[in-house]
Amino acid sequence: MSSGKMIKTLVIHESIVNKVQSGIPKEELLYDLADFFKILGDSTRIRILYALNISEMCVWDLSFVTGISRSAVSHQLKILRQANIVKYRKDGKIVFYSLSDEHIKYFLDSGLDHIEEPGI
Amino acid sequence: MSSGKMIKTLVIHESIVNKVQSGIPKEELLYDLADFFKILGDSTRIRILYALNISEMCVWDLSFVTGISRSAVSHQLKILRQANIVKYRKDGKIVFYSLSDEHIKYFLDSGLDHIEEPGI
DNA sequence: TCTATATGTGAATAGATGTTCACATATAGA
DNA sequence: TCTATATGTGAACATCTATTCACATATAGA
Repeated sequence: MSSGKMIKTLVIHESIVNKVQSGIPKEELLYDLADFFKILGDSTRIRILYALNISEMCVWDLSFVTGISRSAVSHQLKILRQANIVKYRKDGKIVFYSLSDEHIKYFLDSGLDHIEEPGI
Repeated sequence: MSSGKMIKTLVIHESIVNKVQSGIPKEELLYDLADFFKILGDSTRIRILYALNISEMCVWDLSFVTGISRSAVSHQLKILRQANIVKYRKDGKIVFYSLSDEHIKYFLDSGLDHIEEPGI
């Protein structure tokens, strides 16, 4: 039974592997998912987002409430903009940033629920 | 009005700042949130989690379906274990990993919905 | 046009993190 | 006990990334 032995060295539970292989999201989707979570996975950006979850804010005030330098805030806002997580509007010299849609709000709130829940 | 000028250098929109300062989650919570998202923000761990979202799996098979070395899978499973995102059961030499609770499942599914949605 | 204010950004640095390699541990079966 | 199999892990290395600094851009008002 050499062929059986060769398969055994690749896979232990063949039925599980088959089931998972056909159900797992596509490679590209997985990268997009990781990229999305990666953007939320930084304490600076999280602080910015939870501030914007309360109200739109300009860069200057955002820097003040988060305690992060204006330059750093600006750099991070660029990343959040490029990921379509925040949008902005200009009013003279002032640029107001806000969460791009309700989906993001919902996601941030879900995150809070998850962390605050004692089970995990 | 020198005092007014000094305030202006710190804060531009005082009422917004006050509102946000009182509503933003506590510092410690923000760090926990960032840490949680950070763990999801890695393509290796995401691949593992979406595989486990379909079925519990042993390390060997997990390595096969994800195409990640067994050592790397083991390292990442340790991180996921410590964050209580996965749990495990032993059956002889084999260790089966699975998602720790329904909340994690729900989160992964929400992530998929978010990415697949054309709006963002 | 000139100045002050608000925001944006490139380059460099420092710190964090994932993978590999080699080896350790644990269990089942002979 | 000895071997084969399955999993776990420490150290080193390479890569990625966030911040700072200096400066650029943009707008409003004098």
